[in-house]
Order: sequence, then C-alpha cells, then structure tokens
Amino acid sequence: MSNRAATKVFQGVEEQIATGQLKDGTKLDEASLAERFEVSRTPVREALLQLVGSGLATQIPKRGCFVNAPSFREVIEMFEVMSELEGMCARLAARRISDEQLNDLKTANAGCEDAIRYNDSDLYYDRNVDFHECIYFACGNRFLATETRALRRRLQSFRRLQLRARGRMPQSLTEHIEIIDAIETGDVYKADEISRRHVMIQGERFNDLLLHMEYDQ
Amino acid sequence: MSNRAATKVFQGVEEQIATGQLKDGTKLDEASLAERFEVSRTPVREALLQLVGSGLATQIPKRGCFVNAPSFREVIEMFEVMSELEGMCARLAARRISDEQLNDLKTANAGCEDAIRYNDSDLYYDRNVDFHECIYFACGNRFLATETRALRRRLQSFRRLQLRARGRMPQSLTEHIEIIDAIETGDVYKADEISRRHVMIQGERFNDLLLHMEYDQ
DNA sequence: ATCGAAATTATCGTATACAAAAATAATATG
DNA sequence: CATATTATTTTTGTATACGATAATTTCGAT
Repeated sequence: MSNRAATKVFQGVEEQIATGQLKDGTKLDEASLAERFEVSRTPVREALLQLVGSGLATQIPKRGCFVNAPSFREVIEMFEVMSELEGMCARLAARRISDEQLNDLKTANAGCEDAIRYNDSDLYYDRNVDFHECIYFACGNRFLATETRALRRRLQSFRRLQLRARGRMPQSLTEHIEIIDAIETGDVYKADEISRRHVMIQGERFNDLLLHMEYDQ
Repeated sequence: MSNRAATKVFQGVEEQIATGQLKDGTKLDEASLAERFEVSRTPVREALLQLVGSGLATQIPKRGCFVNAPSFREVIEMFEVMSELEGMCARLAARRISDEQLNDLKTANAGCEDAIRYNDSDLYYDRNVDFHECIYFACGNRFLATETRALRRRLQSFRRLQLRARGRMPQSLTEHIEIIDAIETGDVYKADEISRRHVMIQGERFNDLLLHMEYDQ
C-alpha cells in the first residue's frame, strides 16, 4: 500500500465513481479535489491522468476532466470481453500447462472447496482469484495475463451488478472442476467454452437482446 | 495535435523506445528528460505516468521509472491477443451487423482493392484500417472496439517485426473477402477463424514452439 | 431589450521551490 | 582491511507560484 498522495486521490475517486457518488459527466475539479483530499493540485493532476489512462475519466484540453462512469451497457460489454479473455487463457492453458502448474491449479481449487465448507464467501472470493491466477500463469502469455488481470480488477467494482451473488459458490466450483478436467485432458474447445460461461452465465445472447432495446445507456 | 509539453515528451520517449534508442531497463531520469526536451520536471512526470499507464515503463516508488520495452516474446504475445480480439470483433459482427454496416464494410474493402490496383502499400495500410474499423463498429461492443484499436495502435510500432511486409496485399484482400462472406452469411465460426489468421498467420503454434525454446527473451 | 465586444475571472498547464526518502560517499571502529 | 555507521548528495514527491487560455461577466451600441 503506497502512501502517496496521488494514489490516495486516485483510489478515492475510483471508489466514488464505482459507488455512484460521482456520477457520469461530473467535472473533476482539480481545486475541489485537492481541498477534499487535503493535498495540493500536483498529485490531483497525476491521479486524474491515471484515471484517464484507465478509462474512468475523459480529459478535454484546457477544459478539464470529467467522470466517465461506464453505463450499464458498457459494463456488459466489459464482461463480454472479460469472458473472451478468460476463455483464451483457459484455451491456451489447455495446450500449454505443465504438470506442476496443473498441480498448483488443483491445489488452488481445493482452497475453493475449503471456503465452501466453511461457507465463507469472502474467502471463496480470494481463493477463486488464486484459481484464476493459476490459469493466467499457465496460459504462457504474460501480456494476456496482465490484461485479463487488469480487466478483472476493473470489473471488480461492478460485481454488484452481477445478480447471482449468493448461492453461486457451488455452481462456480462445479465449473472449476469442469475447467480443470478440460485443461488436464487438453480439451481446448471445452476449456474455452466453460471458462466463458464461468464469467458470464447469461452469455452474449443477453447482450444481443439489449442491443435491440436501446442503443445508448 | 495537442501542443502540450507533456504530450511532446510522451511521444518523444515512446518513439525512442519503439526505435530502440531507449533500451529496456534504461532509467528514465526526470531531470535529464526535462533538459533534453527543454521543459520542466512537471510535464515530464506527467508523461512518465502516461508511459506507465500504456505499459511502456515501470515505476518503482521512490526509485524512478524504467523503460519497459517489450521483448520479442512479448510482441508475439501481444499479436496473439490481438488476433483473439480481432476474431471476437468479427464473430460478434457476424451476428450483429446491420445491412448498412455491411454495405460500409464492402465499400471499405473496395477501397483496399483500389489501393492494390495502384500498388500503393501506404494507401492499402490506411484502407485496411478503415476496413477493420467497420468491423469494430459492427461488433456492437464499443469497449471491445476501443481495446482492440488501442492494441492495434500499440502494435503498429512493431510492425517491422512482421516478416511478411511485402507481397502480402493480395493475400490480405483474399482474406478480407472471406471475412466479408463469413460475416454476411452469419458464419460466426468462420469469421472468427479467418480474422485470427488474418492477424497472425503463423498463429499460436509458432508461439507454442517458442515457449519450448527458452522462457525469457 | 438584445446582441456583441471588451474586461474580468477562473482554471488549466508549466515552472520553480521545498521536503522527504533513497543512494552514495566518507569516516570510524573492530 | 572489512564492515558498520554517519554524513553528503541525489532524486523523488508535493506544494506553491506564475503565465496562458478559455469561460464569464460587464458594458455599450443598435
């Protein structure tokens, strides 16, 4: 945990965008933010640059920064991409995984089972991250791993939009087992397919539907 | 084109990393950069933040920024992800494209044909971008479009690594026609498959091979 | 009264100054 | 002579100051 003022501002604003306190289009005034976070304008500006870089804000030269909170539609879009990336990771892992990495994957999933036994959803969350990290590593593409990790982190804030928060742990675990099996047997197609669904159950069809309803937000 | 000092520094350093003038691991000293670009440290710091954001540099708190030039291996990895994203765009477009968008796509490809007739590879490059932009738009996922566009731009600097620079225009066009056909007939699988290959002919097998040779660059 | 131009104000972008932390050099001690 | 400890220097991170540009307001002319 960095003690920097800039990161404090960045995370603070990020948080407030995720929770909806800062609504889409709101101007991110440097002076006000500096005052609110009790820092000078310099770290505020650095934080804003990072926000722009991560897509959470838009900058108009000489005009300032504005909140770029993703609409419901955009969140769905992000999930759609996330499911693709997860699928790709699993598919590559199915071709490239080593015995040792497969072992690590099984161990990580055993951790998930433990979390279910304790009925500890927070613990499950962490163990689930470990599980997916194993796949990211085994996919043999560190760039892909980094990108997927970044998107996962970005979507984390919007998990509340995922309707099926509770009672999904057992199903998640079932999918894990299927994924492990697919990777172990080198079933590229299956590993891909299940991993996609693992991320977005309703799948792309849901988005198709949404597209025909209204184009914006 | 922004006249900002920060962007000047950003683009300058980006250029020098792409051309290899700034080698991997080189420390990006704020003072030297400020002197070299004849600006103060403030815009230099902003540029460095952006470089970190786009993955071209790594920042170690209280230690400074260091060039993060992608290795050959990483470039291959990026192409691998790029092919996946392009495939996804085409696949989604095959399901979602409208008559008008399909028309635009055909028009864009006609532009590519023109470029071949004139044997103008620079023109072909631009028209090819237009062609792919049509697919990005038709995929109906703006987040995906943005991400794919960003990666395309990032890889642009390393096109010199793509061996098959010359004499590929006709083959590229053949693939375009196949992609259009697949999208028009809604052949999701084919659109995906051809688009992937369109980006990275040698495909994933090449990378598989590389992985067994040596792990790190 | 309304529209337009000039003056004012506010805010962005940059430069400089300062404080804190780390790297380096110097000195002391075994 | 090597190592540890302290002093010096360098560099990062933050604050403040200043200039430039866009937004706003004021004022005058039609």
